[in-house]
Amino acid sequence: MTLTQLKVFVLVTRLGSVKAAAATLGVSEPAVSQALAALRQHLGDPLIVRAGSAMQLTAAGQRVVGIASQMVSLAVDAEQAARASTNAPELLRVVASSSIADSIGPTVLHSFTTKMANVEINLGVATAQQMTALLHERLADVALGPLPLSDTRGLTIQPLFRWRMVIVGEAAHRHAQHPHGQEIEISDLAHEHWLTDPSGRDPASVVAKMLTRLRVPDDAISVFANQDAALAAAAGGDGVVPAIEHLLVPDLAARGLVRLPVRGTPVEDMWQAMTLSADRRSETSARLLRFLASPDALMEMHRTGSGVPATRFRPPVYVTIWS
Amino acid sequence: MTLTQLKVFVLVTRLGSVKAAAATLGVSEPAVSQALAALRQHLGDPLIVRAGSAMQLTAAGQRVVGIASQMVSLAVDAEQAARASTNAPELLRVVASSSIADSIGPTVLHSFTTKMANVEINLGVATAQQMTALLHERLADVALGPLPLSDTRGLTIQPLFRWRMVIVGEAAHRHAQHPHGQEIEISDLAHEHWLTDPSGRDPASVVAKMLTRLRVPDDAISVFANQDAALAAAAGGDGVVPAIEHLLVPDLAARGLVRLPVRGTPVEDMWQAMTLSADRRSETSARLLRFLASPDALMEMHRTGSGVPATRFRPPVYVTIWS
DNA sequence: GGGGGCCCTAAGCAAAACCTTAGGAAGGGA
DNA sequence: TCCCTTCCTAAGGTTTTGCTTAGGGCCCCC
Repeated sequence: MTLTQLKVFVLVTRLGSVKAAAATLGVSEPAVSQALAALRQHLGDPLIVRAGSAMQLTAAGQRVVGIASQMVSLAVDAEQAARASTNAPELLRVVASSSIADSIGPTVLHSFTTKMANVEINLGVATAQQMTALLHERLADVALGPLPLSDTRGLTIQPLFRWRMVIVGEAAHRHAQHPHGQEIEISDLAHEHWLTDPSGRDPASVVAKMLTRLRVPDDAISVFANQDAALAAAAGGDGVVPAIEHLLVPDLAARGLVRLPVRGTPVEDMWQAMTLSADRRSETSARLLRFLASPDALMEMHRTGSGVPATRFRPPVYVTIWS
Repeated sequence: MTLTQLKVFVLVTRLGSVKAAAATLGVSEPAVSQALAALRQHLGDPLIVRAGSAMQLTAAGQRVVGIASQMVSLAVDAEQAARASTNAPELLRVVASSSIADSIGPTVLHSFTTKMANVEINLGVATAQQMTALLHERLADVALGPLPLSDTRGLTIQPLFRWRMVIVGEAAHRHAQHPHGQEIEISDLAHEHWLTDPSGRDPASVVAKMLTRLRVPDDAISVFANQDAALAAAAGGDGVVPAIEHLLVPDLAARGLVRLPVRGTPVEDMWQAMTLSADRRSETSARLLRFLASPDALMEMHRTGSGVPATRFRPPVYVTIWS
């Protein structure tokens, strides 16, 4: 019985799927399955079994998962306690949607570290569903992204940033030629090829909701490492991109791109900042949330054009920022 | 950070020594030292340092040890929870002094398993100091042995068995020749060679206390695997043995041994049964203590001459008994 | 100032953990 | 019924644990 195995079990339980747990941990699916198998053998019980499309805890599984969750949480406490006692920087683990991690995330978090002495921030990427699981299991302290579709009980959610989604294509795009002031229907784009950053795969994101509504088939969607890469591909005529308006104001034309005049766009959306409920989060997490709601932070997020470029380590870890 | 490392750290802290922790875990001293080194490096703090003859927790160590203790305890809970939910026998981990583990322990514990369905008992050997540490860290459920010298706060202690220590030597021993009714002084035996079972090394035992009072040097004490082996050596004229009176009633003479007429013997002593305080022990532990206080159990212990022979696995584990 | 006890590191080894890719089994849905 | 998703096992690799014996350093105490 190792802490890794317990963490795996807890995540599988919360996410309801081996596959999702593997994605969250950034490992292959058999790696998770095997850790689970080892724990099952050690405890002499299947713990969690398939029940139709979902997974269901056995009697033993129900008892063990609570204990395992506590142990994972205590492991985090131990590391934080050691850091706190040695004047090492406190570690704040932030997860964000791919869009945020590539745009406003690094900048605004770096700004926070300059205001707070002795804090180290670890920024990772996750979907909305993963965010809720990571927060609950204390594997992340703060999450930044769209409002999750799943149950948000036990979480504190605060508005982070209001942004507008626009549709962008190459300047030579046929839909870019419409007479001035005349809009096209979104349904006209249902058979386009769509290029997105990984957030487009997160069912909770506005982009994914739109693609689902348009019934765009999977093979007509290409996922790029970040929005910049998707825009570069669009400039080459590979398709259209759902993009964040304020990020491309400066150099849309210079890249051979135009905003397509789609009716209903820009689409307004709000990104959220999330932590555990007030009594179960750390003081520093609370402080980050307060900072994110401040005018300084808001200005910073609007000003952002080119954040610190995110270096991809193993997912979900992007980049470490420290003060 | 592994559970093994945390267990090591907790035991070193409670026992105040790397060496004692190694003995308790039944591994070499470098094994413990290395586990500690790994944890130290991982947490970036020495955690516990030598301060003269004792060891002292650092600030980080103080914070971490409490968390580590909880984690070790929860790991035990997880295993028990899994067992309970699968109708697997509940595991009761009993530690006892070497004398008890070799004599009344196996018999009386086996008797308990026949009365309680679905219980598995694991019997190990430990010194009194180790017993208190193992109970507190929930690495043992019940301890049987002499009254510990160390702090017993947080423990429930109940009389187990009143026994009498006698001194035995070969029939041809010079002190065996005294006229009938005439006693010899214990101090006359200060320069004898003493043969004991491992309990003789436990400072809390009556035997060790006596040897200390007599100032018997270490090299005049031979420790045997069990009392039977010590008696066999004594029959060969190798020395004298502090022995448990009621165990040798049947065949003292047949083995060429006699009880030496030492003034003040037999020495009365009481073995104790110990658990965590009532609200922190398992129901089965409490039930075992009640059984041990019952007339049935008392009779069993007096009747015992040849218990189930203890097979030595790796210390402190002797033998497993199940129902 | 020399022993001796205690802790630590070094070196070497076996076992377990942990990861991957490849492919088989079981269930739900078109 | 077939397909597709999801989970599992198999095989093979590297890394980490965890243990041993051997030996060096430090501190207390005689």
